[in-house]
Amino acid sequence: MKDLTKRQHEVVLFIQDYLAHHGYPPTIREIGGNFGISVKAAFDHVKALQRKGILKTGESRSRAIEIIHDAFLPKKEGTSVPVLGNVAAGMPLFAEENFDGTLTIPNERLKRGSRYYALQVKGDSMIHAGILDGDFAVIRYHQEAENGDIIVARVGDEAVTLKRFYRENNRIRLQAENPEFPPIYTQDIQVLGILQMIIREYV
Amino acid sequence: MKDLTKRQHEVVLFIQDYLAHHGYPPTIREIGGNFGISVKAAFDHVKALQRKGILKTGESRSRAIEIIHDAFLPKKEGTSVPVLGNVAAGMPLFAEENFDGTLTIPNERLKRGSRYYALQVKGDSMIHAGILDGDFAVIRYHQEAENGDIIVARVGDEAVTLKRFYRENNRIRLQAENPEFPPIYTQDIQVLGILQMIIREYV
DNA sequence: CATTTTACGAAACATAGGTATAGGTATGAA
DNA sequence: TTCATACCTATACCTATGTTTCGTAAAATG
Repeated sequence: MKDLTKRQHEVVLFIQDYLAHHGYPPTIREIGGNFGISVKAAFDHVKALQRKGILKTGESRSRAIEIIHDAFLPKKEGTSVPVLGNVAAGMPLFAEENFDGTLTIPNERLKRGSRYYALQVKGDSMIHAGILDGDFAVIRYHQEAENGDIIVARVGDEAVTLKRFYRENNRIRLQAENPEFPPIYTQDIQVLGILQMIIREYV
Repeated sequence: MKDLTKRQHEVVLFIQDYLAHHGYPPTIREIGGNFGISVKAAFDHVKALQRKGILKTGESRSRAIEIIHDAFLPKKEGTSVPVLGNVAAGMPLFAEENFDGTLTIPNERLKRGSRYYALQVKGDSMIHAGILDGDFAVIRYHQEAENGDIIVARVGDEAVTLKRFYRENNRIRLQAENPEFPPIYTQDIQVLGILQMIIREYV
């Protein structure tokens, strides 16, 4: 982003502060009042900040200042996703019994409208992709995968597994990231989601 | 609180939703428009919600609806930690310029009273510990380390680095998790924190 | 050195949007 | 039955607030 001038920075800080205290943004006049400057001066600052991509204002809408630049956005809360057992133990998944607490995810990164869940990884089959035993895998529920995606899939009737997905001529290859685990070739799979995030905790 | 009617509840939900999407509250007319009712009808609902202690509105101030009742306030389940540049680029760290946004962390896992920050990992030196280039490392600020901890340290005057910590007879060994990187032996280090969590995002 | 950007003021303009008046129906309690 | 509240329409009022016009002056930029 273009750099802000001192004054412009002060204005953003005021807007943030006002927002935090009131739950809604200030008017142009309130901004001006705060700095003891004219309406026009305040208006100019807001427009400048808008040009620089910090704010967005509704055209002719009152009190419609929206901070859009990440660095000035208020800290957002997280979204809770259910932890549904683990991959490897396989089995029910999505069954109620299989509920294992929740995990809060920074929701800046999550797409609205998608369903997410988490699984705890068991085993070393993805170790070369930096996915270790015990890691939490945050999965976006989705039925289709593209080559190279790391996905959660049900293979046949039993196992639920986390592998890299490749569609080949007339079969699907599920590739582990560990030479000790041979690829699985199959047609009978159901994609249960795509890996979005890995969260690992150290003691 | 007095119970809300179905309609009133819908109105609060709409206001919450609007707020989440725009960063500022709706006008009375926008509320009315959403439900296909008249301005006055919407106005009445807002006033009713105000009487019941859910909202507060500025007298004659446009778009000045503030949700004040706890149950309808957005709940924050995460803690924001600042992302302070990356490990490898090294350098100031903790300097203001070095601010790179925030990351929200599930606060179930964080100890109260500790200070946390995050760094983005650069390079492959910890690849065998499942820490990849680009991962976010959440660090608990702490000045002492124990053998085997993965820590952030400043070595000498320059480099800030993420390594495994071992105290040996009369020196300290900072061990990478990649055979291509030889261990660093030194006495002149400052521990800047202990790795608590790794967060990796896929696309 | 010319030009653009920043920073500000006074006043006027246009309208978005809070508020009020004057109604209506429906429900449930006193 | 009467009163209160929820819920609604339609129209009007009025002022808070975004925007523009016409200026000045300094600082940054090329």
